[in-house]
Amino acid sequence: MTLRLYNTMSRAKEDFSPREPGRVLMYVCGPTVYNHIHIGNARTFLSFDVVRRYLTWRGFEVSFIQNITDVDDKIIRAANEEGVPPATIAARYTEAFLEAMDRLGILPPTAQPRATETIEPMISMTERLIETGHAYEADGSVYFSVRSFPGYGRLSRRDIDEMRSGARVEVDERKTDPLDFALWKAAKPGEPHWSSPWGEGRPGWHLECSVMSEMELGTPFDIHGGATDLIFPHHENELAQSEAATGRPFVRYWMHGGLLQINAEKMSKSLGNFVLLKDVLEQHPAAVVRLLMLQTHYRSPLDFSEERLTEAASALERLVNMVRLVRWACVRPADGPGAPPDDLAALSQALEATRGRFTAEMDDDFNTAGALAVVFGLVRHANGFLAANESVLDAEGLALLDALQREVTDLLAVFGVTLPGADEEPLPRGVVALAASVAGYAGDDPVEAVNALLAAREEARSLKDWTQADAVRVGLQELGVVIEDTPAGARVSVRGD
RNA sequence: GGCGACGUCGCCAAGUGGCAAGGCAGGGGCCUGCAAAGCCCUUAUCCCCAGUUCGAAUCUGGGCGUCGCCUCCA
Repeated sequence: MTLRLYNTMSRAKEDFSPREPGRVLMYVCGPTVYNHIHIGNARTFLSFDVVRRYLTWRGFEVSFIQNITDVDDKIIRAANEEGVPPATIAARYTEAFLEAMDRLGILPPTAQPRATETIEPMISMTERLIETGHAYEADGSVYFSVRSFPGYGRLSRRDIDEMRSGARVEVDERKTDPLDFALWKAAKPGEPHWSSPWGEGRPGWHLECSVMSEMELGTPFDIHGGATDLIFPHHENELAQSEAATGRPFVRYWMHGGLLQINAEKMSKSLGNFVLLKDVLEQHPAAVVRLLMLQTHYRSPLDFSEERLTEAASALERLVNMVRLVRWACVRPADGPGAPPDDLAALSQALEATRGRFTAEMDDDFNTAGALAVVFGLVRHANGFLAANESVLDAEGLALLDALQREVTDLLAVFGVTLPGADEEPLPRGVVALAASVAGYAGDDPVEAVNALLAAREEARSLKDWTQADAVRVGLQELGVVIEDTPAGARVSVRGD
């Protein structure tokens, strides 16, 4: 099977073959640390986290590089507004970013260079570009000459001449051509600055990605990722800089994720409709956020809302419940006569087919929504098998169910989705007091307390004392512990939220 | 004005030529003392029109609608 991915450069799905067999070199543009990241940013990082996880799962060794832009106009502006040094802003939001990524379950990059730690190589690349006639100095700033690079506009499919007429390009008389962009900016008073051959200044935004990717990965590297709003001008400019400086192709596959929207509009600071990732994670587990986002293909726009989070939470419950049901079934003695051979064979076959179908979906340009559907299909099959055969299972049936539960867990791990409650959550302390008042329990152990409560409820039920039986269940429910009656007796589980 | 994307069940959404995945919500049934969970059944010919084709949600043309980029943006 071949992995295919959509390449923005060709606007088509292409067979993927990395520069070096078995190894994938990828670079994803990171954040500018001037504020907490919002969920739109998070979506992009999540999409590429899954790309990276899937490639790894598929057997590639993945080098994953992501920059952190910690010197920039927006940081300086935020610093001025707060009256603190830009470095303070950058440090604060760098830390917040790393923490948020960790909480979302994003795997750390192989390397995560900061712009401020890459100044020297950026100066070197600028010098190279001046030497080769692609850049020029003016008033202590250095600009890239767009006209010097014949392929300019290829990625974003723009025509330089058409752009000049309609576009609102920043007027700057120091530029030879309005479309030229800054490689190096002369420092204004009070701004962060570094020494350079052109005086004190700081790097332009586009430069760091060109420099870091070349340093860490070489050229051409395999996958360059970002959201669609970076295609122009950011990636177009990176491409021009890098190829002009190295004389070599820059990137083999350009991948761009769709934008997240709120109420069918782009999320943006100016519209005031942005939602911070950290605030969402206060309300919902990472798995819910991941499930929500992965139910939509990464290139499609995704409309975000509280309702959709709730729906995703329900979907996650379905996954969690399946694992719990299987776990409950597996702790019972395997002494039944066994499930019908046809049922066993069908389930076994479904299990075997799942991985191939999952892989086929993911191989098709990372179709996480299709792959998720495969997983849900297997879950339904397993639930059906269990519902029909729970009371007759033997060792073979239980082994199959266990294998199935493991497969679901493994496949979800490719999405970075771990099931809360797949491992026993601790019982709340309140059960002890409840057991003391309702079941006459005198000890101090939550597990014993719950057992005492269940025993008391069983006794009440056998006497058809429904009031007493329900008192136990309602009491536990208020503590977040749910009782479910199964063929093997009552079970409890701790439900989050 | 230029470039581009999208329009599939109540909501979300996969699906680029061959009988329309999946999730959420709703209805009916089974199970249950009640419940929870689960299972079964149940709701679409794919914005409209016209073409190409044996056959189209999938290709072409036109129309309507929504959104994005063209300026910092994930």
